[in-house]
Amino acid sequence: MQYENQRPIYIQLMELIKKEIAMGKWKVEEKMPSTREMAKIAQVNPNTVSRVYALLEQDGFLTTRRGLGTYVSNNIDKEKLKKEIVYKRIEKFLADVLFLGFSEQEICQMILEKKGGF
Amino acid sequence: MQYENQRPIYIQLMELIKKEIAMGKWKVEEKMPSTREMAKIAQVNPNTVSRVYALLEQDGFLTTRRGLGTYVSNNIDKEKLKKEIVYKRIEKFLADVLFLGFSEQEICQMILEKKGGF
Amino acid sequence: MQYENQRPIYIQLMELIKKEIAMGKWKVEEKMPSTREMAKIAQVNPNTVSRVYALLEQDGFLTTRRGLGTYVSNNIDKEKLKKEIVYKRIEKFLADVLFLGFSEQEICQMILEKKGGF
Amino acid sequence: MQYENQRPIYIQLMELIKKEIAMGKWKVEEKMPSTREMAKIAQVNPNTVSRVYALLEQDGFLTTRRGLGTYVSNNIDKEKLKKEIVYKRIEKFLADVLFLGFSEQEICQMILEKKGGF
DNA sequence: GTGGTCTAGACCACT
DNA sequence: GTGGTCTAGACCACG
Repeated sequence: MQYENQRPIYIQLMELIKKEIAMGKWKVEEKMPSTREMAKIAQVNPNTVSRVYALLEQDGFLTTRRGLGTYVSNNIDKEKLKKEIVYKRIEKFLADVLFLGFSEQEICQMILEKKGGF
Repeated sequence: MQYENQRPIYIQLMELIKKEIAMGKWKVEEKMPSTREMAKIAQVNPNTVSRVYALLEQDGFLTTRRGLGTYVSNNIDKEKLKKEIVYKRIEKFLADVLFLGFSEQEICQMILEKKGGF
Repeated sequence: MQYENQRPIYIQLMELIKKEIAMGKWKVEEKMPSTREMAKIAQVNPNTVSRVYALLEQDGFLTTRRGLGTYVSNNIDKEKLKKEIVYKRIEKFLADVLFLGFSEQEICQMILEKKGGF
Repeated sequence: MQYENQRPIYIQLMELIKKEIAMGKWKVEEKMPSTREMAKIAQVNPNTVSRVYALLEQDGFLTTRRGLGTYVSNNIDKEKLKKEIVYKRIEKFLADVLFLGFSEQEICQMILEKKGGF
C-alpha cells in the first residue's frame, strides 16, 4: 500500500480497513490478522496497527479478546457502514468545492462528464 | 472566530478567506488588510497570516505588490483556477468513493439529496 | 456468562466463584467441578480454570485433594480471610480517597446514600 | 512519584492529574507543563504523557492548542469532578467488598474504627 | 518550543 | 502467539 504524506498513516490505515470491512474482505466475527501480521501486510510498525485496532474497537468495528486476537464485531451493518463512509466523503467534498461557486447540479454534471474522461 | 482543533489554523483561515473572496467580502483588485491587521481580526499569530497570504498567492487568489500590500487577484485567473481545482477535487473524490461500489449516478443522486440535508 | 474486556478473564471468573461461594452456590466442603467441567460451564480455556482454582486455593477459598478434586474450604478459614481482605481493601480505599479532602464521615455518608443508587 | 506495577502507568498518571486538577494544583485555563516537562516531572517517557494528555482531552479535562501547548479546560466544575472521582472509587470499593457478606453499615463502622488505627 | 506521529525494540500478562 | 504497555529516539507540522 501507498500512503500519502499529508494525513497520518494510522488514519489512512483505519479508513482502509473500514472500507475493507464494508466491502466484505473481513467478515463479521472473523479473526483479523494479528497486530504483527497486519504490520507486515500494511508495511507499518506493529504499534501503529495497535493504535488503529484500538481506534476501530472504540468505534465499534472490532472487538479484541485478550490473548486470542482481534475480531470483526458482530453488530456491524455493512450497508449502513458503506453509506456512512460515502456520505462523509460527499460532505467533505462538497464543503471543499461548493464555495468555489459551482452548484450541486454543475458538480454532478462534471462528474458524469468525467466518465468519458476529462 | 472559533477554530477547530483538528485541522491547522492556517488551513482554516485560508479556506475562510477563500470563501469570503468567493462571496464578495473582498472584491477583485481590492487591498487586503495587512498581515498585522488581519492577525488581529482573525485572532492568530501574524506569522500565520503571512503563511496564509503566501499560500493564497501561490493558488492565485492574492497578489502581493511590494511596498504596497496584498491585493485580491483579477477575475480571469480566479475562474481558471476554480475549474482546475474543482476537477482535481472531483478526480480525487471519485477515486475514493467509486471503489465502494457506487456508480457515478448513485453518487450524484446522493449529492442532490444532500441539499435537503442528510 | 459474558466477560468484560477490560479486566482479565481469570480475575472475573475468580470473583464470580468467590461470590458464588459467599452466596452459597458452592457449599463448604463440597466438591467443585473439575477444571475441565468448569471450563465448559464458564466457557473458558481449562488452563484459565486451573489458574483460577490455584489462586482461590492460595486465598484459602478452595482446597485441592490429590486424585480427588477441588473442594470448598471449611468456614473458619473463610471468615478470617474475609476480615483480612476487607481491612486491606479499606486501607487502600481510604488512602486513595481521603486525599481528595473528604473526611471518613463524609465518605460513609456517601456510601450509605449509594444504597439508594447514585 | 511511585507507580504500582499492577495498573498501567498511563492510567495512574491520568488519575493523578485528574486529582491534581480537582484539588486546584492546575487552575482552569492554565497551561499545563509541556509533554517533555511533564515527562521529567512524572518520570516517564514523553510519549506516555502524550497519551495521558490525549485521554484527558478526550474526557474534557484538557484542551490542546497546536503549537502552543496543553491547557486545563475552562468548563470544569471542580467540585463535581471531585465527587465523580470519589463516587467511582466508592462504587469499585463496594463491588470489591460487599460480596464478602458485610453490609454497608458494617463497612462504615470499620472505616470509622480505622481512624483510631487497626 | 509545542504537540503529533512513527519506528524499533523490549517486556509483560493473558489464553 | 496474542494484544498491551513502555521507552528511546527521531522527524515533522504548527505558531
